[in-house]
Amino acid sequence: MNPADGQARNGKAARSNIGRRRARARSSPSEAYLNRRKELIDAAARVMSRKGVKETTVGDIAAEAGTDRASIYYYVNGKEELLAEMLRSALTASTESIQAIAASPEPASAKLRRIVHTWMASYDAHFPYLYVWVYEDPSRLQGIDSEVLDEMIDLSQQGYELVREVIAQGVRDGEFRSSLPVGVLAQSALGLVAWTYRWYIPAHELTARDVADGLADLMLKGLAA
Amino acid sequence: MNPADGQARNGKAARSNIGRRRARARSSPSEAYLNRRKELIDAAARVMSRKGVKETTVGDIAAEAGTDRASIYYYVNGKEELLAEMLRSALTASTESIQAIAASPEPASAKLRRIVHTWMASYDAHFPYLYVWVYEDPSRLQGIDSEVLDEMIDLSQQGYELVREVIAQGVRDGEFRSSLPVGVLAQSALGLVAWTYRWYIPAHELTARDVADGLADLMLKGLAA
DNA sequence: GTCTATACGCGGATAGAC
DNA sequence: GTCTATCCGCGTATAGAC
Repeated sequence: MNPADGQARNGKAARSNIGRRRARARSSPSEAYLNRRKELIDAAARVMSRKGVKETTVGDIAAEAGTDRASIYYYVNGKEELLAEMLRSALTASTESIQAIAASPEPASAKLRRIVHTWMASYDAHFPYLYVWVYEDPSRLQGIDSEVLDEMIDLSQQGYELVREVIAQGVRDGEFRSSLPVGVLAQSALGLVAWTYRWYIPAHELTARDVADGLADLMLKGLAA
Repeated sequence: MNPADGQARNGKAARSNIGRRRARARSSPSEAYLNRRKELIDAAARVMSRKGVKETTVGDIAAEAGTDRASIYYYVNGKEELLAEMLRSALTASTESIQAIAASPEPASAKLRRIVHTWMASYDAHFPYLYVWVYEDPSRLQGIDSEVLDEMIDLSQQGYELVREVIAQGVRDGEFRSSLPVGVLAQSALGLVAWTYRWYIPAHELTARDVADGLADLMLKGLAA
């Protein structure tokens, strides 16, 4: 992850041998190549959501995928790329949904309920990609240095601000009331949903829908004026 | 952390040279020794709560304390001991308080409110020790292998079960109602408080008491039948 | 008590054989 | 495409001089 890790990183040119072969395979990817690549990303997500990003080694991922460390590098640049790939699509999509909800003309309570549902549905649909992200307080990944991760941090920040704005609307309209400042309420709402990373397993006793309903009830009753 | 890290670990006997000197200093500790040791633990807590346990190196801690890596080993066995020391006292005390509250004859709502207050007060008083623990999902530290950490995991589990039992009582008594199972509600209550690790700073705009009041209101109103 | 120098295992990343 | 052998920086932990 750190530029100083392992051998020196070659910017763009002066690719290593395996780097050239990777680039070639990627420029005209076979279906098998893409499938295998996705399998590796899935394996990485499973391990990372168990152990955390930094604690997960390329060797762990290889073992999970039933292959050798070295083979990983035929498909991806390294751990960082695996992480970026698994997060980008999932986080972008869910942020866009929430943006749409926040911009709608509904009352704040309805928006908040829909946001909770959207969020849980994302966790569920992309399981466990987004939980990898939840577990890593974004501020702790700073050192990783990747434009993609900066983008992820930005998306998370947007999500927080959207929720904050919805709650502020609810307070303005007299729908919500609390002794806590709006920013703290937004953190709490997000936290309530994000905390599911500690126990939620898709289709294991409870569906994401059940959970979202229950948590939204809890939050909305708690906020009610 | 891993027994395989660095050079071989000597069980008990066959101490290394620095190990012998550490043992001697510890057997009859001067006041200065204990003070310096505590300073190191504080420094470790600050860094770990910023960077995470595994990502924190002994060098980071030394830099934070304004000394050299090697000097650390005159005071403690290694990173693991620093972590264990900072957590044991804080977690033991707060679990005992919660045990007392759970055993009292009050209604569940009053108990839950007092538990939230106790928990926030602990976070505050031992800042940032307990946040280090919150951040590390106990299950991820399994590899660290230390009886002290096992004890910590056990205390956390007890905390969860106490909260769960209080909420179960509230449901039985008709005080609380939710579509979610009791275990999920207990997780959510803990999560709501634990999530403060992302933003709470002692005596920075809000006191721990203010936060606890607000969060308890939120939770109790949300659970109310 | 503290620091410089050093050992050694681990993880990241590659070369090159197959 | 995959694997064996290998390089190298980093972090832990120590020895031993001061």
